[in-house]
Amino acid sequence: MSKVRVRFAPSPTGPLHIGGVRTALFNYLFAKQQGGDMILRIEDTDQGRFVPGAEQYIIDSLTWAGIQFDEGTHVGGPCAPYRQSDRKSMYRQYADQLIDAGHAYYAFDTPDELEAMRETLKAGGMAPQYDAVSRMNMKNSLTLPEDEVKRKIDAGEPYVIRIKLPRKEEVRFHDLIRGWVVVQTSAMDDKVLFKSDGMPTYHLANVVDDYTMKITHVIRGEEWLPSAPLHVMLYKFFGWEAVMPKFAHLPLILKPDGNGKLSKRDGDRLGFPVFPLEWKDPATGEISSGYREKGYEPEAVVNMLALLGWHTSDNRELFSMDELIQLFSIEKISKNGAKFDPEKAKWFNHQHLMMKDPKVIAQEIAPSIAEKGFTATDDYLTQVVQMVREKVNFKHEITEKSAYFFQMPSHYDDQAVQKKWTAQASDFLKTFAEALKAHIQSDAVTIEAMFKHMATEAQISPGALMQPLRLCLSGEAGGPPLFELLVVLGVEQSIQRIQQSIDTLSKNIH
RNA sequence: GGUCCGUUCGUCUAUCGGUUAGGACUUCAGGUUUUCAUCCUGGCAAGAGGGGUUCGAUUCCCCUACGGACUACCA
Repeated sequence: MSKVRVRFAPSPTGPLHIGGVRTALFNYLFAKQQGGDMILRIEDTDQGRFVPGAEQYIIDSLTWAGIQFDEGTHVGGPCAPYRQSDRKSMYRQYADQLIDAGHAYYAFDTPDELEAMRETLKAGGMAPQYDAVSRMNMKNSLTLPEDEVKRKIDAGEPYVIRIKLPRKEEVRFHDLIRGWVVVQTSAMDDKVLFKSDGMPTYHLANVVDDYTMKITHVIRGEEWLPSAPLHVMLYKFFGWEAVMPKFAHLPLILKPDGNGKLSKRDGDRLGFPVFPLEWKDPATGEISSGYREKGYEPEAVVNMLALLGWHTSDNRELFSMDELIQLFSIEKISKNGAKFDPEKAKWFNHQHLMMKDPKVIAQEIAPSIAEKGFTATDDYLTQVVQMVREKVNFKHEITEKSAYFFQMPSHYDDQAVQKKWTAQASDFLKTFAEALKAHIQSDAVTIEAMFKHMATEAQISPGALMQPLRLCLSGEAGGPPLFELLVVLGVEQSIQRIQQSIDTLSKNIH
């Protein structure tokens, strides 16, 4: 049993879609579980679609997500180079090998001629394919005399190399997710393997690279399923059947509403990111939002993505990367496409925020706290995080909702004041503040007991007093447990706040 | 149009022929928190349709319908 080797092979044609991240993730989980290698190969054989910065974006995105590579353009490796444009010189010999064996041929047809052929076939009710039948009416080395083919090539006329598929043959292969897939070659066409610009097409480069890089498992999106039979034919023609990788075609991620594949537009329309990182289109300057910038934890994104099309039998939904690596199995991947659910994505984020070390969160939000002009020790910020995080989905909301931890309330919740602030409460709190002075070092439980004892003595229901106290401390109607808040703020600070609030609010007593 | 793939609550899904078809998100109702959120309890909610095979089908097979992907000298 040879060592498992998988690859993630994106094209640098723009920002990496969240579906691409999931494909990379599944490859990674499988590889790590099997003790295998994960390879990043950049498939940039289409020079016309190359987008500057896209490759770096892909690397940055996957790094952010915690997906690590053993080999790739950015880390090197024994099969270098890992960028197809850098491997350009090695593909031609394989195309020639196919021609010599009679499995491929030269074709000289112009785009107009190809278009005309397809139109004619379509008009006749036939599939518009360049296949075993229609190729006999085209300009290629199967129909042209040998000397004319040679003359054209020598004269530098543009040509492509096409695979020569048998007219009627059954191609079958086993997909790890879908089982046996069977296609007739009569339904396939003679795909171009080598383009007139000297570059291989995806099909050739992909198969040659997977072979030379000793890839054992090809895990990719379902959009590749229709071309898998072509790839199988190539392995066969090359005589590489014995080492042909196993295939696993992943179900697609669908848009949340309606039908169809999740696209960039859906994110804009429904207000959630479709890309892992923010992306600025170098051509148009248009900015697309990213999960990172929206405040998602990478662990949550990974968890959410893993559960889109994969599930364990025990209904568990929360996993760390290490747990996913341990539990992952290709057999448990579902066959049908999964609609993306932005609401559940938020839920995953909340869950991971709750699982995360509050000290780390504190460190991460420290800059945004400082930006607001607040200062706080690490310990204090950590306490704030612990008190506030359960109320939010994203950590930036902790910063947004915690101003009163760092400054006296400058505004009081109108409704709560109207409803709860009374002369009686004001008087009570004045006394309470005095009593607090003897409790500078006390804990929340002690202070709460004291508070309730005083309320009983004053013959006032604690319920009528707690809301006013909260108003004094935070200016808000809701928040963390009251006496814990008081202690975290500090007893002395709390006394000050109570006194200030009484001054401010008592003007408004009705 | 053709080829291929798919079809369990609104959504993600569990079920390896026998279950009151389970869980999670969403939503609703209670409870806890004398606040909000969390949390707990409970409710609503599903096997596309039709044929087979079988003592018995969500599960296996076929047809139909619907959905999706692909159908470039793009990947």
